[in-house]
Amino acid sequence: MAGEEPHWPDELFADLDRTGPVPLYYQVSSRLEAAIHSGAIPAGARLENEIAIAQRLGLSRPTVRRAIQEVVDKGLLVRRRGIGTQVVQGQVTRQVELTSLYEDLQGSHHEPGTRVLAHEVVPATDAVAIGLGVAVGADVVYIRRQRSTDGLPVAVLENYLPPEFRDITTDDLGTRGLYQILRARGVTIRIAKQKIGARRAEGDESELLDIDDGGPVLTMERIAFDDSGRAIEYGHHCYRPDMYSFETTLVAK
Amino acid sequence: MAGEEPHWPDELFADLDRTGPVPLYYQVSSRLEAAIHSGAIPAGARLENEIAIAQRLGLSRPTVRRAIQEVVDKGLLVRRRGIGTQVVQGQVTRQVELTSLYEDLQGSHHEPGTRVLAHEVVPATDAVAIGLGVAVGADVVYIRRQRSTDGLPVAVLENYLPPEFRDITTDDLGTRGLYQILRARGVTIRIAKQKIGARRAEGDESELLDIDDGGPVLTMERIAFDDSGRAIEYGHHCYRPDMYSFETTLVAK
DNA sequence: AAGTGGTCTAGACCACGAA
DNA sequence: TCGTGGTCTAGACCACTTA
Repeated sequence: MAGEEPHWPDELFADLDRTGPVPLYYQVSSRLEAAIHSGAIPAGARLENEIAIAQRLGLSRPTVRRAIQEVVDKGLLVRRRGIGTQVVQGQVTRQVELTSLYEDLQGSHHEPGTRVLAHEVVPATDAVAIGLGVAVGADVVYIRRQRSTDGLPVAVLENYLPPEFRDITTDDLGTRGLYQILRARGVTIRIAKQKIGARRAEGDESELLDIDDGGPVLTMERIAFDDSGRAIEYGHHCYRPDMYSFETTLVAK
Repeated sequence: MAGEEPHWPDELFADLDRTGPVPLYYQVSSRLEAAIHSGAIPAGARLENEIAIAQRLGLSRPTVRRAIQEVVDKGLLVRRRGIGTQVVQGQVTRQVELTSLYEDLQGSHHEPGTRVLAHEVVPATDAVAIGLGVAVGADVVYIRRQRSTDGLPVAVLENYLPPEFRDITTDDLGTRGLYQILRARGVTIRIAKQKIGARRAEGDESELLDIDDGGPVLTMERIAFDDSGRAIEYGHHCYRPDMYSFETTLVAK
């Protein structure tokens, strides 16, 4: 046997709830993830093999496998056939998730602010029509907002929505994130396709972001789809590059 | 029954190979993906339920489920409990994968070119030491390259590698992508954590990218880990924003 | 040879949405 | 009430790595 101790404190995975609505694999994976983040299972440590873990937890191997796979997909664990499962070395970073900027800022303990710059029904341009899957010239809801955190401007957000959302109020937009508003109406964003780039600030953007005229901005173009696979939102956003960036963890299949 | 026909041509999924090394779920998922991309299964179409598909293909339900899940994770299908599985509406875009810029450009039928600007062993700065997990001041390999496509400059790439890679030749760097070189040495990149941002071009970057002085560049900072979870590469790259952007598909859990 | 993860099976029960 | 996907079980065999 190697010198390493391939196990963790038993207490971490006791008291699994088999009656509640939370899946067992999720209970295990979230505790595993927390244990790695907290350092209770240190970087480089080896896990026990899957069968031993299953016996120890009183679960079947597929359930344990699924729990581990969740953590692997987040980039915290690495699996190698014939070897075992190890915690990744190096500091852990959070993953890009399917949330809006508003929720990102809320989560990071800052006070997000929103100023609605425009909110009206306009005819769809070519790009918008293609993005939302509507006819060119058809009515769409156009929203332009300035987003700030702790009073400092962070982003200028332009969004286009299908006309069924024309009854969203300007008040709502000023106090809640767009995705929160949509969710409250029963619309869940499931898939988003986005393109990240950079360009010079144009028009009033430099003024709105309080940066030099023609200075660099980080841009994101996004099309979001709901449960049924229908396009719900087309967005074109630009960010102050010293206030915002995109972090991602990629895991090879 | 609804008016839709929730099935696809049988031929698409005949002749599964149970003897070869290719997993059954992968054979199914890749054919399914191809059928969606080609339009053989059109946008919005509903799939049969999982049990029927399993019977039709002579597979177990978990295997079929895994195949479908692969395609769901790529953002091509949407599953809803009680409803069924549907093809997402809207045009399909490719996903960001764990490849280097060199391979990206190769895949898009352009001729990538590389000029090695620097290639030497240097002491690790604070940022590099943290990224690679080595001591500050320890030897690391520093590489700076100018990447172009069809003769036009696209990016300036700065990379730092652990000292065991000091025998990589400058010739190699000029003719192959860094990840290709690493793979040939038996090193597989498994996980990458990256941060995408924007800033003004600095120093000789505007000259190397053939853009205006102080013009915007798209930046990516990356730490890549191998099979064992060890940090292998720390990179700081900047791209001409009119020549390159990052595309991602996000799927909510 | 021994140990690991990778794949696959054939069922079971449950939660949710629609008719 | 019925059909759907979501979860879970208890095994099996295989491929790969290390010794």
